[in-house]
Amino acid sequence: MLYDAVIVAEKPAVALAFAKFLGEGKYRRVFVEGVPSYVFHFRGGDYLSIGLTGHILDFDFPREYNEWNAVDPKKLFFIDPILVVREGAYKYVKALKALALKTSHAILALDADVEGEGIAFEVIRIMSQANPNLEFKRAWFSAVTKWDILNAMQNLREPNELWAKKVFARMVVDLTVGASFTRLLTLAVQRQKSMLPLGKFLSYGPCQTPVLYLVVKRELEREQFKKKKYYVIVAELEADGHVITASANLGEDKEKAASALALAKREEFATVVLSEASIVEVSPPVPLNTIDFESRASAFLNIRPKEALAIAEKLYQYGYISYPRTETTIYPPTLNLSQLASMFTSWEDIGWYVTKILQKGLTPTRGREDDKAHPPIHPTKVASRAGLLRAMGEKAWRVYELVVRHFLATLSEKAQVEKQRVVARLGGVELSAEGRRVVYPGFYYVYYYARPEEKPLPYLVEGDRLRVRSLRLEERSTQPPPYLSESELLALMKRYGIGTDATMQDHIHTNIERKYFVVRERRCIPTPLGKTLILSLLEVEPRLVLPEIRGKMESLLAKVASGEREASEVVAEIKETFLEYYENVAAKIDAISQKLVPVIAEVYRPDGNQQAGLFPRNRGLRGGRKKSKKAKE
DNA sequence: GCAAGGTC
Repeated sequence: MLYDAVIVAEKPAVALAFAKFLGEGKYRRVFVEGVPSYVFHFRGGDYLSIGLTGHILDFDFPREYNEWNAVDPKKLFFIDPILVVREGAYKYVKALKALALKTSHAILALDADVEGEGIAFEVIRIMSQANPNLEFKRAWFSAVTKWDILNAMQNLREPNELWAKKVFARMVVDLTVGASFTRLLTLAVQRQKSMLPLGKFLSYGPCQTPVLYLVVKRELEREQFKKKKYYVIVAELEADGHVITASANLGEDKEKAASALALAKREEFATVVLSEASIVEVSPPVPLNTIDFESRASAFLNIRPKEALAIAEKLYQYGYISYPRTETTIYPPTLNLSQLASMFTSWEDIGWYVTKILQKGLTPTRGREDDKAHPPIHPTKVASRAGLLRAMGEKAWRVYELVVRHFLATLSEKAQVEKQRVVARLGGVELSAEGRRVVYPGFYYVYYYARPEEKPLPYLVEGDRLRVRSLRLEERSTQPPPYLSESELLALMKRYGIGTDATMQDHIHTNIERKYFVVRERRCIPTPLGKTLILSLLEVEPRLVLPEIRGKMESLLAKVASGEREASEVVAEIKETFLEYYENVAAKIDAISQKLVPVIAEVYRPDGNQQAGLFPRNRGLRGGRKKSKKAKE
């Protein structure tokens, strides 16, 4: 045997970390079937570590079932998908099989989560085909640090097959459900000669579709919203050379408002009847996980979640930040926070601030989640603006800066904000004004993104007289709720358990790709196609689109992982449920596709100005849809 | 050509 053990990691960086930490810095890079691997000595033995890139195997249907036009999609519920090697993953299969013959022990150093356990059993399956006598152990580490890795090697575990079964069950049901409904919808509109371009399709998925539902739901709320007019008196009042704008809501009655204004106009001075202020403490944010990161990149930097994660991935590969896919919001005790923070004492604008918080002693904020696999996102290397700008571009710098500043914010003090309120009487109306002042910046100093705009009011006491500089009556109307922002959408997905930290941005992206919704000015706006799809499904089978659906599937699948239920039983139960939904949709599929065909034409219009059809600002969502419906009649 | 989940 060449190696005392072969270590298989989920990603190249972890394979390298095992070599570095266990080999005490001495290791040699080799290629096994083209896959970079590391050879090193550990406690008198010879080891090799190899890194995969996630899953190697996947499920697919037997070939004859992949002829869309020749197979009734319903049949997909009655066959078993088969395991296949993923595209591009064949080199890992060859490498693992070759290594299986060169050792008697394989150490499965995959991430410490169910998905890692699934990948572990893919590795077991592949390696034991080449060497049936191979023994497998699982290394369980919750951070890629020397301590955690050494500890994992000393406490090797048995692989947990139940967890892997849960993963494979999920793969099977997602494929069956997704493929059957996607084909049902796509084939139906194709039969009606829709404008759907070749290679495009209408998809359904247990994550993507509930996400679309949430976006459409907000659109419906906006449509149903009834605007109401109301009247507001706005006054500019002068106090010690300061001008404050104060207002009073006079309600919906225009005539009453006008007479109140007339009364107020007779007065030259308003009298302060209330002046109050209170200091509110604002805590710094908790350590950064993926969803929070995506949400803040969208809100603070106006960078799409998908792009933000891709940039973070690159920053990670170049060693600037830690692994960007994590649910954890608690710094592990092994992370040397002061060492990390002190990297930034060299930054020109905030260096002194970092020195100051280091001297005070660091008390990091702490969230509630710990995925036991990866620490919160934090900087791992210092970069200069000019350097990073040159190496990776402007957006990379902004993302990096956000990670750094967020990290420093979590080590900072609370901010103190004074909230002020003044009420002044003028004729019969009470005008009020609100102000805000940052009394103590605390973490706002480094985390300017979150700093509130200051609008301080002058210091006033009851009885002060304020000269009226101007007075006017404004007609305003109540506003419908805005379209969902991406950060709200991410928060909702998390609440309903739709997707994982690593995939949530994908589900948003899939909907955009399918032209189900667009993101404009950080808001998610459904297209006529997305809206029609949701409304149609809602009518025939609401259980398919309501956001609880993913959570329900997940809780059933969790019973496989816990050993309460057999995987085959759970798969059968979920398939049966969806088969019922499928029958309900299939029964109405002609009516559904008749509604879909015109809106497909609208979002895929060939006039080279597709966007115009998508953006309600230019055309109006409702106007657009009506038009195309009429055209059909 | 379908999904969602890893990862690049």
